[in-house]
Amino acid sequence: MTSTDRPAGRPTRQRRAVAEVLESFDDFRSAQEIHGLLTARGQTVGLATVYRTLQRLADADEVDVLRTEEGEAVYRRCSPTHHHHLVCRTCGATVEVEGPAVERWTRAIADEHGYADLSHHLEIFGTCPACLSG
Amino acid sequence: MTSTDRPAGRPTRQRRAVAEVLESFDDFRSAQEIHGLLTARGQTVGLATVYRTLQRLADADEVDVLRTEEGEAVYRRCSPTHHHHLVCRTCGATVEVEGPAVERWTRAIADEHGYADLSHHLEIFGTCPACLSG
DNA sequence: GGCCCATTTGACAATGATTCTCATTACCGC
DNA sequence: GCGGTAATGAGAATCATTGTCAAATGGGCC
Ligand SMILES: [Zn+2]
Ligand SMILES: [Zn+2]
Ligand SMILES: [Zn+2]
Ligand SMILES: [Zn+2]
Repeated sequence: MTSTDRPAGRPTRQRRAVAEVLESFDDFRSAQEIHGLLTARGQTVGLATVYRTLQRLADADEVDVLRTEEGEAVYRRCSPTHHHHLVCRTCGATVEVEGPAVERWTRAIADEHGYADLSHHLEIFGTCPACLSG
Repeated sequence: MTSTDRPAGRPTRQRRAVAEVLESFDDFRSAQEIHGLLTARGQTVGLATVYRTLQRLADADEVDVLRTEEGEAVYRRCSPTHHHHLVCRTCGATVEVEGPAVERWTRAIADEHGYADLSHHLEIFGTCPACLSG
């Protein structure tokens, strides 16, 4: 019973469409890009609805959100478990990573300074093998 | 010779004022807030200039920038050496932290996936001792 | 000091992502 | 099917940030 009992909400055509398109890429995309993908697929979904749906999914931890250097929010369907991201600075290719080492480290550091009720954000940026050889 | 030879630029009244006000707080503040602080101090500096100056400082790694949950950029005068932040979610109190453990971990993970040319962002959020007892 | 000029500034417009509004529409249980 | 509520969409509104461009200014030089 980790989190199955959510307010649910109605499974509308638009929400299904967004959920589906989220499966079609594995890097981070902006709301506008996602809206574009939907349109390209012939799915008609209002931009505002795309924004609303993505926020709902983010609140439910069903997508991860992060901010580009320019401050734009980008979204990605991710594992439900805690993890971080290794992102290609060039093509966006993303790998989910995890490890007890960082988790331990952040907790230790925070304890040391008396901070409680912790959370953390960590992303690693680099150039992926494909872009390196390209 | 790590990086002392920068284009420099002119030490104008406005740039000095921004540099000074950056010393007056140790949490992260938005460009608009910083502009407000300047105005409060009686220093007249145009908002656009505040933005430009902060960007210049950020480019020169003399201030750290991060994004709030809402996407707003916030700035802070920081140590010139690589470090991360432990930030109070309630009052913003910020501690600079560092440790070889994470650095090692991120490098190992990236190597493992063949990513090169690395960098990373890591912030820890929590409630500081002061806010806990408050 | 005073002059020359590239740099910097500031007022204001422009941009662009995101959110709000509100009339219309689509689920869902009965 | 009906009714009522939750959801949608078109467009306006918001708001941080950036662009524009004429006016001001710092520095080097005589
Ligand atoms: Zn993720
Ligand atoms: Zn790549
Ligand atoms: Zn605090
Ligand atoms: Zn680090």
